[in-house]
Amino acid sequence: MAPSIKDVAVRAGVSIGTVSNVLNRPDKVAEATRDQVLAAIAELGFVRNSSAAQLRAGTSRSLGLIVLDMANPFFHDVAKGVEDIATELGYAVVLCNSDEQVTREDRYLQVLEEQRVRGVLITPVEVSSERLDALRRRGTPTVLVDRHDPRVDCCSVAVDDVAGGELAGGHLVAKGHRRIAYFTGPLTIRQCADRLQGLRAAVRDAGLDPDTAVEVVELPALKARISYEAAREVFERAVDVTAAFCANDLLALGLLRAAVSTGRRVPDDIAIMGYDDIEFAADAAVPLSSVRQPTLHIGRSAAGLLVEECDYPDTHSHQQVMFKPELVVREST
Amino acid sequence: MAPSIKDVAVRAGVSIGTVSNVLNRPDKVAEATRDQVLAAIAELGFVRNSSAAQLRAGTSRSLGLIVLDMANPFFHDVAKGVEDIATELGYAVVLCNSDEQVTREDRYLQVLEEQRVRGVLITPVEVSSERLDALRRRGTPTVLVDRHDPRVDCCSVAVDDVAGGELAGGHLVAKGHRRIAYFTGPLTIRQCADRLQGLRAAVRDAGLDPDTAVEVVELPALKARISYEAAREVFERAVDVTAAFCANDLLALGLLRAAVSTGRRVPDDIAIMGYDDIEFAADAAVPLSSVRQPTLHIGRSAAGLLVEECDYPDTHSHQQVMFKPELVVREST
DNA sequence: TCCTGGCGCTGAAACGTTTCACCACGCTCC
DNA sequence: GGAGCGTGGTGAAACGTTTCAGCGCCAGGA
Repeated sequence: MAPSIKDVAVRAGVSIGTVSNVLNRPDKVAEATRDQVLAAIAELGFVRNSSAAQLRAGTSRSLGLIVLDMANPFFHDVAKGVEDIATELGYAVVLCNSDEQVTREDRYLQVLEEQRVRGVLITPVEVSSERLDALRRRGTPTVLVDRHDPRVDCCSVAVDDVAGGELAGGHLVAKGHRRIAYFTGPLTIRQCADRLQGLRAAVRDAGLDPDTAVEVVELPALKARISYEAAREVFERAVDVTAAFCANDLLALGLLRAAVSTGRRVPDDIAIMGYDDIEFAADAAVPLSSVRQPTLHIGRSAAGLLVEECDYPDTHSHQQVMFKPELVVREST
Repeated sequence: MAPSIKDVAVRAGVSIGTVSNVLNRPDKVAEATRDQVLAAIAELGFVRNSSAAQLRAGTSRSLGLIVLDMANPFFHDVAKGVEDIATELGYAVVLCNSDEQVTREDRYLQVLEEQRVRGVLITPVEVSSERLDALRRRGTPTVLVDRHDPRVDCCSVAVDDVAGGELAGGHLVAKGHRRIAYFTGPLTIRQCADRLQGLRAAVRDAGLDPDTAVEVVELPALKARISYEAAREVFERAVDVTAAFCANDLLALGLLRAAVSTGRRVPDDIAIMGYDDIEFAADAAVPLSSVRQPTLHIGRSAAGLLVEECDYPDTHSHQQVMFKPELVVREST
């Protein structure tokens, strides 16, 4: 068995309480004693048992973060932001990947609650989760990431997708485009629908009729392969669009590939805009214009709100933070 | 405070031990009693305190996984493989991202040891880590991922990079290329050096002189932007290479961008090969030939070895697993 | 001289589980 | 009808910490 605080106490010739003090409040212990204890710790290779510590303390200094998909750079950056702030404020982060499966999300929520994490940051797979509601009911602070639920009273951090669509649309219109294709995933996904709404608003603001100026190409998934195939088909039909706005950089990359493989010049024959500004957007064959979301800030902000709620539950009031995305213009437009 | 097993016992009118049995060995308790207890649990919203459970049990059913960089698809897939197998075998996984920083790695090792994880999977930042050695010395099983350390006796899972280089080189030579550029990161990185060694071996096997047939372009980092700039420079010098093998898909993408932007046709003017077969390789403007590493299998295999060592420490014997990479031919060669 | 207060340390209780020896009961079998 | 046994349940000990009341000691003020 691993040595316990007791073994250290015996070896250093002090009481258990003193060892604990050395560990947690070193300044409360006389220097000579402290050195003895530290020597004993080093000799025995003692490592504190955090289960015991947490059991006794009744509360932990850790937060749970459940993301939809760690492969997605968006969530990766959010996680980084969360970790930064949490570490800074003295909290540890337990990172979980629900992979968009409700069962996995539920399992992780259960584990986190059993571990008595202090709070949870989550992008839920579905709009409402019984387990999540229960967790909240039992008093664990919760922050929604990239979501907002008007039903429940809690903090949330999201990005304004309508504004993002407007940004992209405004840019394309300003470049003189009058017929714009919108490549998108299922419009049941809020983000896809919001960005379309923004695009239409921008077109309308320019005095055009959204119904004729915007051609929606709805695809079954946000994958490059799918937009590649769809784009070739659209090109066949010799449509008169001069620009395409994609709900996602992956779709844009697929579109770019279709353009290159059919000999179209970008942006002269067709301008292409993506969304998310993933790492590869800047390094694509033709560097991609895109809409950047402040992912790091989302994570930092969410973690900040959660820690505030954990540390000062009395003075805390719930907030719905909404970030504005940013236009990134490169060679593809 | 959250309700404890004791509150449940009182409410259900049974003893504490019985509640514990319902939780851990439901078949050992009569159905009527079990139902009463379950009802009490539901009414009180009881959630087991895993700190207490683990403290008493003395050991946990969880593994630690420390990766270098979660943004890297390689590690993301490895993590997925680890999670799959661990879950299947009844272990939970604590995911940690060292971000290539020794201090972060050390901190996570400390936390994992305090949590008394059963075993650790790690890709260490540096070849030797005092903290890691100490962990092993104290009896925590350890598996090295994508590394091998001849100094210490433990399991490891890696990929044969020399074989990968040979695969790529052999393919390019077979396509008739006689002058091949090797775009690489610092050759102090073992993977980069091994792949070069494989490339040279393939060239030699084809009866060519590696010193004249292979032109090494060593770059300071494995980033697309850097290879883009380097490639433009190389193109300026009107070098006679007809193919380029890149130590990394990112470098290959940068090279592809340089080719496209200078009007070169791929693969007719220059053939390009990457390494890693990241998701974007298949969807690049010209789909990229690459060398695929069996990432999922690496994770699964590593987790399998670790769990075996944890569950059967007596019969377990350490193994060094070496996977072979696989050639993926697409349009860029 | 006595009192006060601060410092440094001790010892024991408490946190919420799991486990295990033990008990009560009813049944079967000679 | 008693021995033996299986079933279902009890109660207390133990896990390794943290915390806190309290104790002995010494310095300084009255």
